[in-house]
Amino acid sequence: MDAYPYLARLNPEQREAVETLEGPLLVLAGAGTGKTRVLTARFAHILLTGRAAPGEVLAVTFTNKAAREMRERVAAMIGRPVEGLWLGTFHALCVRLLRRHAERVGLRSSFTILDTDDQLRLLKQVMEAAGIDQKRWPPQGLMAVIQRWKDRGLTPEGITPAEDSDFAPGRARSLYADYQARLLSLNACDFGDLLLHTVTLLQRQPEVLAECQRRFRYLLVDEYQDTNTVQYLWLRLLAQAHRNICCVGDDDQSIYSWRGAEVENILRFERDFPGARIVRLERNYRSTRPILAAASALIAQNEGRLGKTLRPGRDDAEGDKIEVHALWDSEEEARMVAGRIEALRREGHAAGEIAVLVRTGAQTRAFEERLILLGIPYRVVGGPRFYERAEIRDALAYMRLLASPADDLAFERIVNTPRRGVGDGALRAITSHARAEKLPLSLAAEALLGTDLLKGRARPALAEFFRDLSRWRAMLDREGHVATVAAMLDESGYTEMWRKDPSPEAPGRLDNLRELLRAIADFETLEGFLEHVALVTENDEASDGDRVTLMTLHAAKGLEFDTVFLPGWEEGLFPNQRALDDGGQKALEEERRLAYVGLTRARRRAIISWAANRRLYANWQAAIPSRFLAELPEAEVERVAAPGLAGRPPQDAPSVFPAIGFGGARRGRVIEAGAWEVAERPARPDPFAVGERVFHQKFGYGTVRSVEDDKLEVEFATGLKRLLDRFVERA
DNA sequence: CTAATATTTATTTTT
DNA sequence: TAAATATTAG
Repeated sequence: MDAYPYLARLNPEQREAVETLEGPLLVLAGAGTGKTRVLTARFAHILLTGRAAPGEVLAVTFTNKAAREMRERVAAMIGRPVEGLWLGTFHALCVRLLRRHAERVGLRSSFTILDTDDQLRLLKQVMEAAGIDQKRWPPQGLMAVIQRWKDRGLTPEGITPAEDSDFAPGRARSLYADYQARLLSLNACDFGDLLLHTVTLLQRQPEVLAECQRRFRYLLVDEYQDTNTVQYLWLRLLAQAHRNICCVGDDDQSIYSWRGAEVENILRFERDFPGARIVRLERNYRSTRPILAAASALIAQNEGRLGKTLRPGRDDAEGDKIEVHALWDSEEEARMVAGRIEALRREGHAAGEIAVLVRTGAQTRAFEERLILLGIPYRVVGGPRFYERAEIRDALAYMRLLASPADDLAFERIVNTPRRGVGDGALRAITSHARAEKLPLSLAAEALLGTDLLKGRARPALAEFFRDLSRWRAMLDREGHVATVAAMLDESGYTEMWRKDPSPEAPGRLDNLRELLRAIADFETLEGFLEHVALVTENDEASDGDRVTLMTLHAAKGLEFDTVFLPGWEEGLFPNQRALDDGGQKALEEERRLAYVGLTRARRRAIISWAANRRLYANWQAAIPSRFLAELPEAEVERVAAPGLAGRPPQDAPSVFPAIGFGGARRGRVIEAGAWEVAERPARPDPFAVGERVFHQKFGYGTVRSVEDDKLEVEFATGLKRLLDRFVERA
């Protein structure tokens, strides 16, 4: 017993999850119930009880961050760094397997991994060659279709004509086949291929499968609710023989179905692995009782759950009720949130323990403005990722071309960046020569130097470019990759291009390039670095300093804060109308899970709000409160009365939002926050009738189209709006 | 080939 | 509104 001190720190359910080592096990881990602790303890337990060597356990996560954390925590439990672990993301593990057996799926072991840009460029070429009208059929659409197929583990041969997409009807399948052929000829994979090829490999090569099954005696899977079909197939193949598979997940936190994740995987675990043990972790050590009660009541509205109930696991679980604020408009909402944050800080709460979680990225802006005004430090998580920035991709393309002259996509990307006078014309000549001679583009271009097929500035420019390239290649051996890359970016004129750029982002881009050079230094070889960046696309936000965090609900999964603000709970925004439009009831349930994830991020305080008017793009949009607000249990909620609920803005207040159509909405609001302190909502004694004329502060005059309780649909000059009756008066 | 101008379109994005 | 993309004029 003392040999395994970590077991003593677990509750009975957690302990069962850690000690049930043989046979299939599904751990349903509610939010905040110690999932990571269980996973790492189990990993350590397998090793410390001597059941398997480090290299015989396969542990899969979704993010690099999760993999890193698990690695560190396992090492800490074991007391030393562990070598030879197969612990990583699905993609990283698949690359590792695939490099070993690349020839068996038609690749060479040195295959490159394409980013989204390259993928799209390639797809455009394929569509061009097939004569598809790219205006009518956007390449992005085909990319999505192919990705979905790959998520489902379907190769081009696996798709029956009936399953063909309605993209360019009847042709998507053959375009997919063309695209795959192009990838193979380039010795390249896209992200989906990493999984798809690995599954194909295991399906078609019994001896490889047998070898893997023999090697990986124990499987550990994190965030199982987020697995897609290929990932599921991969796991099932590997687990088939010994059945020692442990999946940890929470069906209530499945919020990535639109990325191909199949909650059904978790729901059918028992069917796939008969006799599977199921352990539920329901004791929540994170949040107060009111927060748990509210989150539970909300998620209980979903059907088809495996069923879990969060129970408070800590002694000090009592806490404040959840606040629900109704505000007149989104600006006032931002003021309320920023004001509350300021007050919290005055009371001594750290900014780093406060988060504002929104449904869409664009919402953060209003909060940023207010926080800047009040001088409150914040950070926005999300946005363009480091390795997706144009300057970084360009620099990487330079490196790729340096490392492999056959990298056509890299060549295309940078031959004319910075501008060298190598345009469409020159590129067309190069492409046709390459096709005729079956050469990579860069070699074809070099061959054309001696001909008169290259016109204008293109020829001398290319000649110089190739001279430089061979010089840099020579330099790589002598002086190492760091110095060479630095020289290459300078001498090619690439850094100069940004230095001369007058746009405000340019200095930041130069900073990013310097940052990139620093990152290269951490790797022994250029190839090693390129492999790393292909797989690590995450935003490693420097969590430096004490800052309020602004981010989307999706980005918040797995995190926790003392205080969480949840603004924008309005029909249309949250639940999101677009999601509802193409997902129906299922999408609504996923939106609800998103709300559940948001609420359960809070340790002590959750402050929800909605605004009756929100600026969307150019104009104001009326809104009614999110249906999720009605699903919260009254006993745990404090409805902070709000402006609108008083009836309408005070009569003496200046007309704040002139009707649109008379010169557009003007800014410059005069109403003070708190000017409309409010009481309970008085029941409207005389409901509006359909067809009645009404007046609204922002939209002017309109006609009532439908009435449901206190919710109206009103036809204004600017269109049909849904809003609450208290915001309009009889005209 | 490049730069200026018009048009379009706005969820979520672990790898 | 504002950013990204497509078109067109130089």
